[in-house]
Amino acid sequence: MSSVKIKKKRQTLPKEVRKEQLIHATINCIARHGLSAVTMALVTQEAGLSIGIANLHFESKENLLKETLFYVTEEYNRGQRKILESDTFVNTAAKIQALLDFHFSSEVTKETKMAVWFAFYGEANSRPTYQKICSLSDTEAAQALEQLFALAIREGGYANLDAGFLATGYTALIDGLWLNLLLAPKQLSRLKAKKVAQHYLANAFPKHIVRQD
Amino acid sequence: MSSVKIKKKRQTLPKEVRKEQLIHATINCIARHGLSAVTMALVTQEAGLSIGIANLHFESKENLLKETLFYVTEEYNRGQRKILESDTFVNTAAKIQALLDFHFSSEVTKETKMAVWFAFYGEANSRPTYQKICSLSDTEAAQALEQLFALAIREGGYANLDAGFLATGYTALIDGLWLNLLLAPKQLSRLKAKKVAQHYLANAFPKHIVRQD
DNA sequence: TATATGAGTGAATAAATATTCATTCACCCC
DNA sequence: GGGGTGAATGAATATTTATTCACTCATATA
Repeated sequence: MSSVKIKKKRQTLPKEVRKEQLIHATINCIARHGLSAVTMALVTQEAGLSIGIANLHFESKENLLKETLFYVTEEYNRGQRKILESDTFVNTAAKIQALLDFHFSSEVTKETKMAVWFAFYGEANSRPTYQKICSLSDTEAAQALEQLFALAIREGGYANLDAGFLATGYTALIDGLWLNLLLAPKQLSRLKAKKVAQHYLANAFPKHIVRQD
Repeated sequence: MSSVKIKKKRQTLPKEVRKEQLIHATINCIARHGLSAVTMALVTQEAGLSIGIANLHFESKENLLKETLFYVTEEYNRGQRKILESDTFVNTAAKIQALLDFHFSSEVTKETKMAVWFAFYGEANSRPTYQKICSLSDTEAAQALEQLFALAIREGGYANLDAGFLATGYTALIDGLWLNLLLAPKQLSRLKAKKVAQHYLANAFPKHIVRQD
């Protein structure tokens, strides 16, 4: 085996570009090696840069990880918010359906993304910094989801349904399905997971969402 | 502050007792500090023993963590299996209800236990050893749950219901509710979580399970 | 009570890894 | 082309942490 070390020419790029590049490298490292096996050497190597650069741009490893979590969280929230706040859908049913499509889109259910999610969730309980980043966005989203469900309940005249209750259930269901997709993708496909969630919604809002078997 | 170091008398105990003691200390450390911040010093200190003892009984840190995961997993599985395999329930409905009660019992939803769960889940994707321990038990349980649901479907003559489908949904739902209980216990109580799950079952098996509002 | 056994200890060591910073050099401006 | 700026490098250093093992001593047995 001939391992010739090819010396890349050094390149100067704006701080923002480098930071994003390093965040992507961190995401990949977490997905491949797990959060507790991530080292600065691993991340910078994955980015094809030198060992010192992560501290140059992020000051510390702790900070790099924090910003990585924030990046992934924000990306997800932007996507969800865009749907929840949009008023271009023909009706409530279309909006709910769009949300479901988003939750099981290939972008959101990409293995690396989900791996980062759950890596940080696993640590969030004992790390106030992580917990804050996670829960802040969750609360906001839960509220908006509840409003949407409340609207559907009024429209459909569904009796005995509590919007907050349903929102909690739906959120928990998709979290659990994502976890299952991550840990046992062989046993649960993205399509089947989506059907399970759709079934939940169809049960709650039969006039809005149809079961799709 | 007077910090007097009280030297405990050294005690000799059987290997099995010490191992269990160390596993409990590990569980506490994971819950309090997170998996990636667990050190041998922390664990042995938590157990009130000397630094060298963990390697004496477990050979390596890796092994200690593996056995801790196995311990927690087995404890849970024993409880669930006991219900699923029992034939002392008056009917299918009672068995399903017992399962639900178990899943939201204070024993299962204890914060330390759930913290350990999700800490390992977060790493399982990149650690075949963890993944094996987790998925082995999951598969077994899923099968048994599916059988139970299939029985309920036959009994109730519920049309258009797929047992595997429902079992996947129920499992995902309780996983998601647990995660929510762990990360935001202020916003979701154990009781409310249980109601959400009960609602799911009542929807699927109306003749067996009643909604409890 | 004497002796043997092996569990327990913790200082010392080895290994892993975050961080620093003197130096290099790419890029821009004049 | 020359010079200034600051991004990038990576060897060196500091720190953290797993592991070792020579020694101690509790307990069982004769």
